[in-house]
Amino acid sequence: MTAKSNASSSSSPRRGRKNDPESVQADILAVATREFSEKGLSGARIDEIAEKTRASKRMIYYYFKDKETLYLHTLEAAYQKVRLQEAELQLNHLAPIEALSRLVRFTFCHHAKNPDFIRLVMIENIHHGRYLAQSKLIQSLNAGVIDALTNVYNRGVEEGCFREGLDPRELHWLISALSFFNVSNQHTFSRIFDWKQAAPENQRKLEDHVTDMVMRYVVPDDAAIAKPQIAKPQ
Amino acid sequence: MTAKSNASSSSSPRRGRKNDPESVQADILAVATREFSEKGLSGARIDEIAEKTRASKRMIYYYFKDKETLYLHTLEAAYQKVRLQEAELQLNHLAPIEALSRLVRFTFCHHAKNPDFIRLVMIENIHHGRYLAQSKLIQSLNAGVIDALTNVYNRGVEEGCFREGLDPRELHWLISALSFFNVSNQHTFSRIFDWKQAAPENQRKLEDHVTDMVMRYVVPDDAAIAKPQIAKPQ
DNA sequence: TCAACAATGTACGAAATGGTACGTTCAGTC
DNA sequence: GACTGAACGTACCATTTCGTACATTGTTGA
Repeated sequence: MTAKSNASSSSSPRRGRKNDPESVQADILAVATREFSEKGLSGARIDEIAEKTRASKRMIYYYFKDKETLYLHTLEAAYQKVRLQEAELQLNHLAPIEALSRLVRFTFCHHAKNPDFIRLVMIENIHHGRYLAQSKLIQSLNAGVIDALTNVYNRGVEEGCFREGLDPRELHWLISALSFFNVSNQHTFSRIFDWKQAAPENQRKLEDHVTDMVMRYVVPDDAAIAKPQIAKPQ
Repeated sequence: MTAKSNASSSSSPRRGRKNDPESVQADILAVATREFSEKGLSGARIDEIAEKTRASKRMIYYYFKDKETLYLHTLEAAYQKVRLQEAELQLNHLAPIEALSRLVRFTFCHHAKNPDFIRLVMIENIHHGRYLAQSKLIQSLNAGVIDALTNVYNRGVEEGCFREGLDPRELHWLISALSFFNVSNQHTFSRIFDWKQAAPENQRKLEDHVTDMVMRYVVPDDAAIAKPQIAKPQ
């Protein structure tokens, strides 16, 4: 479902084979992603993952060695998927203001649409990022995000539509915080304040507020804040 | 440590008694808080909690019935402690701008100083807020936060230093998001972007940025943004 | 002082759970 | 067609882990 390899049963050059290791691995990974993101590393059960897979428990250990190793692969796959989607975003041809607001909206919507990923990151934080630290893959994936933002920000400063002195990494932190929290704390916030945060109209409001907040933050102190300037693409 | 009842061994009216149920319960709760916040509901082990308590496992079930019930009590105690601290904050005698910036800084610092609480809330969100929903206590605790903010905001609008049309609940959402994320995602963010987020100087920067961001968000569109206006108390 | 109940210790049970031993089938190669 | 190594199934083991039965001690009120 998540990452069905193109070398799977039907389209494989090796026709008529019954053994289909790539597809089995992908299937295990997809099920594991759901289970781990739903119940956490300690809460997920290998037996349950095995049942929901068309493979057997034996296969999980055959391909992934450990429960912890399986979890790590899950985490890596999730990050890869995210970065792949992010890479599709083309910001260079847009004016800085449009580019930034588009980036914010993209991040917000992307997180909202991928709660599994968010939950895995939450879980990883519960584990103090211990597994992420082991992964060279994930470390290498993330330079691009900051680069893109740095590019947009610098262009904005040059053109005078962004104020100077901000750190792109900290800007990314702010955007991430707002977009992440929207998913990560939806349940407690909704319940405590009796507010249907997940309702489409409230999600739309929050998306606007978050975008607005970031834009107001980067705009120069003396600039007139013109709301219609802030693009709402997609 | 967390909630040592005032009816404990030394100050109790019942002198010389060896049985000390209140203190035993408080001790269990304190240890449980550490364990659950560190490892989650499924990751924490009753046996381990028992070992770290001066009571025995038998006592845990005697006073708290279940693992899940113990977890719920832990969560309730954590929320109670937080709301107690929040109540100490006196904002009414301050000008709106000072009051709001003080509230933001307080929230930011408070979360930073209470990672156990943040982690419990993260864990509760992993469980879809299922346990929080069972607790009438927690539901009743939280009206005050919004009330205080509403008060400050309305005063600010009247005095013309805040713009109209903002929802205090959404404002609270924004403040919470930034303060929460600072703790909840510290590990993954630090590791991925190779940035010592927990370092005091970076924490100070983030506190400033978060406060600045909120203030810029509420200030009227035509207002000159004067940084020194933003108070930095404590 | 003694019954009655609260508080506590010890040992154990039953189910769940991560992981493996062992055997079988499949697919390509000579 | 026999051989080989990868892919897979079944049954099982050892340990962990939540929870409890049972016995014992402390405390209070009549």
